[in-house]
Amino acid sequence: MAKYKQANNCKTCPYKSYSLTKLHESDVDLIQNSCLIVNFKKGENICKQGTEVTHALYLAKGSVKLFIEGKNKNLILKLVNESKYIGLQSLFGDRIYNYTITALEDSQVCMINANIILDLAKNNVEYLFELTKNISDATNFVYKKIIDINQKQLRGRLADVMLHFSENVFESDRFELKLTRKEIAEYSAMSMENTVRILNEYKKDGIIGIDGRIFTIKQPEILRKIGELG
Amino acid sequence: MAKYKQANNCKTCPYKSYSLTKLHESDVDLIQNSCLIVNFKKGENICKQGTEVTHALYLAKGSVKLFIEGKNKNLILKLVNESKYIGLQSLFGDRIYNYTITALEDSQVCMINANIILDLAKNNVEYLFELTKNISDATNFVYKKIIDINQKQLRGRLADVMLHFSENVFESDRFELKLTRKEIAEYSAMSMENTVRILNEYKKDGIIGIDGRIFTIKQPEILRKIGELG
DNA sequence: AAAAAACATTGATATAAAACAATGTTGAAT
DNA sequence: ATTCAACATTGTTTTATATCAATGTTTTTT
Repeated sequence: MAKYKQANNCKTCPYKSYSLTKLHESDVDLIQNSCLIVNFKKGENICKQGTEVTHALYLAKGSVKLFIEGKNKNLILKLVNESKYIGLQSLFGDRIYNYTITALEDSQVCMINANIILDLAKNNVEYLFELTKNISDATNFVYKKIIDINQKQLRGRLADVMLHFSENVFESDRFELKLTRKEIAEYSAMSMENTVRILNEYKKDGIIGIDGRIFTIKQPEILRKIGELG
Repeated sequence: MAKYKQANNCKTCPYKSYSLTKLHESDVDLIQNSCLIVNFKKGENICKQGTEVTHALYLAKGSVKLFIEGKNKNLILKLVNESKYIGLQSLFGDRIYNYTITALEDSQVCMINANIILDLAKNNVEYLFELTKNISDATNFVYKKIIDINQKQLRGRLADVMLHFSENVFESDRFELKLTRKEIAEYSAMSMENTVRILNEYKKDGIIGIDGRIFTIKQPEILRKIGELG
């Protein structure tokens, strides 16, 4: 799989989680001692749908996609960039991953023994509270996604997705998407061909700019309108 | 809206939540003193999408549907029967309901001031842990739903839904569904006409029995196969 | 540098599912 | 008891979207 090394200083790590501020120093040490920093190459699986949850996964550096594997096609639920936990809710639920996470670029993941995180959570309510907020937000995000898939049609969905990338994921009107057209399709729950078609439609209409995988949102208001109309 | 009364004994209440066993007696008193038992008539909204979360909602008696309101149609995410919290994750996230909950029959809901539950959770990690498990399970459930909508077609989806009612919601091969055909459609993410058509197809093929709103699962294995094939 | 593989594009065709329409049935209200 | 409204059913038509197909363009591999 990948090279790994022992974490050596979580307290001063520039990529550390906000939730660590809720822990005692000795608890951070506990995490640090259990924490393996694993390097994943682009395309490698960080966790696999259907397998047991043995570690909490914290994406220190890089970016990943989290997706559900179906029979014929996948559904990408979200992209996650550095300094975020990935897939927390699997820790508290049935302890089986119901999604796969794959690196979109070379990434560093801190893997912390699941029981250590659970023990800390059981003994530090502020810490658990942070994690719970995290999980709740993830749930709310999926609620938005499900209604998008169920209620909007292709153009509206893709408009929403492009806006979401720009405003929430990259926070810029110009961004490089580390996704193939097929993956944009899997994120938007549509076929690859239609994704290409509609993106180029938007380009022709001057709503977005496309240069390979670099996208520019030129008329966000129009995209927003398309998204609202469905 | 509805008649209400002050709760008078949560400790001996036959419908009480398992999570109460994690609390001290004095904390249960705190909940009890804040707890209003509200009677909702069939069809009444218990909470409304887009409004602020001011109370934790515990369904003591009755049954409800939890659904996302869209522009043209709704999507029912789940049915909940008595002795369950409804909509916990909204308490820890952005404190806005992103769904509406409506009574399917006359129901009793315990409404407890949200801040009291949050304070208890912040001071009792075992209690919070129970709530977090609850939220995680809800998230995992939505993951299954989203993949169903995205990947299966009508027949597979409806087969899954009927099995789910039988095995998870009512735990019987014969059950009375408190839903109109339109609501079954909203639960299965399809049109009402196709819901009727396919249900009657299954009936004609001897896979299920239909008598008004009473359904009998006659050949669960066949339903399961249809669901698996998608 | 050449070959192969993965990715992107565009048009034509097929199809699953929604929308429309018409009619029957049940249940609630007066 | 009668009327009205909500609910259920069935057939027909339309449409959004996937699938198929052909070709061009990058990347990666050797």
